[in-house]
Order: sequence, then C-alpha cells, then structure tokens
Amino acid sequence: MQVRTRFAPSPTGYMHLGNLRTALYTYLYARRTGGKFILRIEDTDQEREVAGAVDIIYKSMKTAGLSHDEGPDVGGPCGPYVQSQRKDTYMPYARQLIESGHAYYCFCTKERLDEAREAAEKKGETFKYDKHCLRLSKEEIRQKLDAGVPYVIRQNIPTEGKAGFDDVIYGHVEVDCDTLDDNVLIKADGLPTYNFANVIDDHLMGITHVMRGNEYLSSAPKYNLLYEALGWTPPTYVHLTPVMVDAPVLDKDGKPVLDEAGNPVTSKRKMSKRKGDPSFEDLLSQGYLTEAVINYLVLLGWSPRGEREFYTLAELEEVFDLEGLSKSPSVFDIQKLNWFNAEYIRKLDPEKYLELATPWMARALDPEKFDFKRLAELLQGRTEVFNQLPGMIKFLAEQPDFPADFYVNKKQKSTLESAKAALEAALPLLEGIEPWTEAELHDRVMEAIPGLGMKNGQFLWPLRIAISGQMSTPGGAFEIAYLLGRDETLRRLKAAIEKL
RNA sequence: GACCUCUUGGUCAAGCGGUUAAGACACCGCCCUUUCACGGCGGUAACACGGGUUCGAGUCCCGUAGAGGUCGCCA
Repeated sequence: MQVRTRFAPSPTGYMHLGNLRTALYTYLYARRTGGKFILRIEDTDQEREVAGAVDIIYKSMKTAGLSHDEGPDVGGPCGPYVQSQRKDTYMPYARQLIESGHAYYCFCTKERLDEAREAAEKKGETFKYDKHCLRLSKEEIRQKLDAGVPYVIRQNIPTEGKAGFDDVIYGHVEVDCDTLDDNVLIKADGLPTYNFANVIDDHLMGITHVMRGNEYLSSAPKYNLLYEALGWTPPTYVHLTPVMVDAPVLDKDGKPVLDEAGNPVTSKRKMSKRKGDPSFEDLLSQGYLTEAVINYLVLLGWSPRGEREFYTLAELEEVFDLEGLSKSPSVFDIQKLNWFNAEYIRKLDPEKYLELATPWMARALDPEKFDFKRLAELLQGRTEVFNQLPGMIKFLAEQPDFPADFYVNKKQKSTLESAKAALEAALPLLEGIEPWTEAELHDRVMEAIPGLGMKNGQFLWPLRIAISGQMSTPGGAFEIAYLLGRDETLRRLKAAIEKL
C-alpha cells in the first residue's frame, strides 16, 4: 500500500521549529517510501483565526523545500484540504456514532461545566464530564433539538475496559477507559473539534501514517475508539517528541531567577514562540541558511546512525527512516546550529556569499567607500550567522576607542615601548608605499621588518591594533590597511602615535 | 492531583545481553599563524538511583526519583 502522510498545521501566524521538524519528518517519510505528502489546514477554531497565517505556512514550506503532493493550493483527489471548508462532511459521521451509541447530544451549558470543573478542582479531583446528557430520553432530546437549544456532540467512552493503540516509537500504549473523558466531537458552532476532525479527515484522505507531536499521545486511545466505532482501520501512529529549550527561569516580574552562586537558573521547556523562542522565519531573517536549519533540525530527534552529519534535503529523502527517531525530547542548541550554519556558509560559492553578505555589510559600511568583494573574501571563513557581520566590520567606518594595553601582547613580544617604536617606524614606511595594494603593503613591510630588529609580531601586532582599535579583526594588518585606504590608515596611525 | 511517556557527558546522540561506552557541538590545551577564525593534534566529561533476571545488563523486569505531556465547545 502506498504511504500517505500529512502535515496538518493550524494557522497561527508563524512556523515554529517543532512544527517545521514535524513537517520535515512527515515529508521525508513520504518521499523515502515513494508515498504522497499532503498538506491540510486545521482551522476549525474560528476564534483563533489569524489573517495571512495560511500564506506563512505555504511560504515556509516552500522555502524549506517541502513540496506537498496534495493540499489547498495544489488540489488533489481528497479536497477540500481546509477543514473549515469541509464543515458538512463531519456531521453525518457524528450522527452515525449517535445511532450506534458511541456519541450523544449534550445540552449542558458552559456555565454548568465550568462550575463542575471548579468544584472538581477544589476537591483535588480530575474533572470528567458526568455523562449527564446521556441519560436524556429520545423525547427530551427531540424537544430540545426542536426548540433550538444549543448542543454539542460528545464521544461516549465506555465506562470500563481498556483502550489503546500502537505507536511506532512508543510501542503499545494502553489506558483504562474510566480515565478518559467524553470529549466534544462537534462544537456548538457545528464545526468539529480536532479530536473528531483528525480522525475523519485522516481516514477520508487515506492517511496511512499519522506523524504528529507527542502532545496527542494521551488522546490517541480515544481516537482509536472512534476508528473502531466507525469500523475503520486505524493508521500507523508515529508520535514525535517535542523540541525543548533550556531557558532561564523567570520570576513574576520577568527577571531571571538566580541561584546561590548568582548564576541564572535554567529549566527545560517546550520551545515557544510566545516565550520568545525563534521561529523558522526568525532564524532566516537573522541570517541562518535554510539548508543549515534543515540539516540541524533533522538531526534533532533523529539519527542516521552513522558518523555522517551533513545532508541535503535530497539526500535525506533517500535515507530517512522511522527507526532513527528518538523517544525522548531534544533540547534545541543554538551553538550547534551556529556551527552548522558556519559550515554551510564556508561552502558557499564566493559570489553567492558576496550576494548574501552585501545587505548585512551595508548596514555598517557604505558600499561606495569599501571594497565589499575583498571584505567578503575575508569574512566568509569567519561568518557564523550573517547578523554578526555589521558588528565585525563597523570599526572600518569608525574606529572605536581602545585602551593602550591592547598593544601589549606577550606572545607577540609586544610591549608599550616596542609598539611605540613599531608605529613610529611604520608611519614613514607606509607613507612611501605606492601603489596602496595588499601585495605592495605586504612586501614592503615584510622586507623592512628585519632591518628594524623586530619580530614580525612586534611590528604587525601594534600596527593592526593602531589602525583597527580592536584585538581581533577579520583580517590582518595588511588587509585592514588596504580596506581602510591610504588616507584613513595614515590618519589612524598618526593619531595612535600621538596617544602613546 | 490523576493518567500517559521519557531518562547515556553541558547539548545532540551511537549502542538494540559480552564495546577500552562511538561520533559531533561546546569547553580546555598544544601546533599552524601578523590578530581572530579556519585547519591539525590531544584532553576533560555520561549509562539518574535501588532492587531483581542472567555466567554476564547502558541494553530485559520491578520500584524510586527527576523530567515532559494530557486532563478545553485549542489544536
């Protein structure tokens, strides 16, 4: 049987990384098995509708390279693929379940339920609907329906026995039915809840493998009960672990909580856009490469079981499997992502790098005044994330103030005295250099250093400090001098000698 | 609180009854070097705990602890 998987996000306005990873795994499994990948929009909560949110989903999937075979925008044999447009498909199944006794009308008001919930909470008990409306007679139900009393339809969970399901990652999971609540299947507005819609749609769309977040693990037994009641074969379940983040614990005022040593206390929690964790879009706009994010993400919770770490999407489509999926949550590690990103950036064609880096460099420097091409060559091997670029090069536009002890470097045998001597020797030397090219700078300076009785470091270290004002720079003294140009280099050099 | 699930270094993870318990990131040291980075070499660091089962357990079973999830007319 051909595999059919689906990614079924609800439109929230952004693609968070946990969702992206779920989409990725779901996509990969379909591709690997030669199956179909379906996109379905779960928008049955009309109160939470966010304008433009569906477009963000399309856009994110497209940039990530996760193309779907069926979906709202591309069509397919099982449409519509937007749940709010399938409103009428759910009710008949709900009626069928009522007929067979697996569901029932419920006329309880929200107020009554809230009270009951509160009462249960006070007693320290778990709230469970008391099946109050299950006891209504056919007559009573008829009357209320005719009178237009608002109602919902609830699943009628057996009061005894067990319910369970099989999961590829977790194996067989089973619970006592009496711990399960009679969930609402159809809401008062006539739309189905997720609990119902996912079962109906997955079946109608022929989904063979349901891959979704592990937050559904607890409710999966109920879904299986529904499949049974409808006489359908349940899909293969694959519940995916959440992506966590190890974040500082905040107190009521939003300040970090500190331990006795004064270090921030951290704890792991699910990644959350609302708590400030980055979404896919955020990462891209910060200067992460799509390929790096995908590569990092696929390995966060899945292992190819080898030593290889670099994979393109196309390669993943060949090797992804369910066996490598992890059972425990994984913590998102920005440092490892940064490393992946740096690796991908280094592998970029220089022209491509220049293209991507230019807007970031332009935030700090005027492209008319600086040689961006040369700068890009210098920067490519040192870029982790593009948003670090402006900070790395802004010293070229404006030299920062720096303390004199920058000149002191034990390893280079540079002291305040030697630095002063080096700079004073450098000034006339540089003044005579023509043309002002890196090669010329390099050759003339290198041939002059031995005659000054200095080590390379004794001369070059202070020179670089004097003209950059920084301990570390993207490039050595010659590169910086070239980028700065003759006038600015000499100006900075004179100012530095003055200060010493 | 109840129910479900999980637990190998700081992080991602390999391991599927017998290993000196891989590898990667991070960190530290050395080398290269006009700084930083890159690269090369090396290092610190883990099977949550307690019981079983077994000739033998990170691997199987049971407890305990810790963590995560669920308990909505949200998905």
